[in-house]
Amino acid sequence: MKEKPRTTRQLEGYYRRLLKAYGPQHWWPADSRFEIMIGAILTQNTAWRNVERAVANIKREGLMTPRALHRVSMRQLAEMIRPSGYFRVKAGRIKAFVRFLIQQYEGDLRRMMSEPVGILRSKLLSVKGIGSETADSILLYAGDVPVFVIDAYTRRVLSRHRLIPSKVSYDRLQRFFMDHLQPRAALYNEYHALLVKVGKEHCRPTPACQGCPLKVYLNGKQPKI
DNA sequence: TGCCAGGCCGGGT
DNA sequence: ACCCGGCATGGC
Repeated sequence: MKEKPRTTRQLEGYYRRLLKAYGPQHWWPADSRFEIMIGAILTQNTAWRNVERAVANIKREGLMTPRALHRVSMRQLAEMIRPSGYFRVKAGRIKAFVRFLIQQYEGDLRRMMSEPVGILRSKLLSVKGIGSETADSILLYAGDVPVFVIDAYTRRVLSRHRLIPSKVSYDRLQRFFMDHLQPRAALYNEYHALLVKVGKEHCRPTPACQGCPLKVYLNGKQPKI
């Protein structure tokens, strides 16, 4: 048995500490896989509280299905999701996504998730308004596919701790995690949610390191990735 | 009052 | 390959 690389031990240490401090985060909070996908679009650069209002508005009208959102007018959709911000842009993105679902998979999420992951990911990225993070959130949180989701918090936490340089592309940072961790959806799910949690609590633009469960890891080393 | 939040696109270097 | 302006609401 060969020893684990240092980076793997480091990343596992971060995870262990975060899980001990905060416990399971139970992501993604939603009533259905489709709701997760819509939430992934709505939460782009937006506080989750505002997304919850938009989601609630859609569900109150009984429209949280691919076909219902395909039928509804742009005007009504935009009005329902107004609280989540960028509401005209996001209405167009949701429209593009449900059109994609219906044209490619007849609106059947099971058909979508039966595609090979690489193919599906690039198809999602070809939908206007779905970028890397949104595509991977859909794959991981709605589809249980083991892809690691990168976001602003992930970058901030890791670069503050000098685990990564401050400027790294999404794909390289994603590979950094996936090259050093077992490909398990439950692990990636919890890890990303925990990074968001510690980011909100401590790794804000103005750092609040007092009481941060990761404080012990701060050091001057900067591994190449 | 201003800054921030679970990004992405299009156009320009 | 980056870098930038635009998109918008609600909380602190």
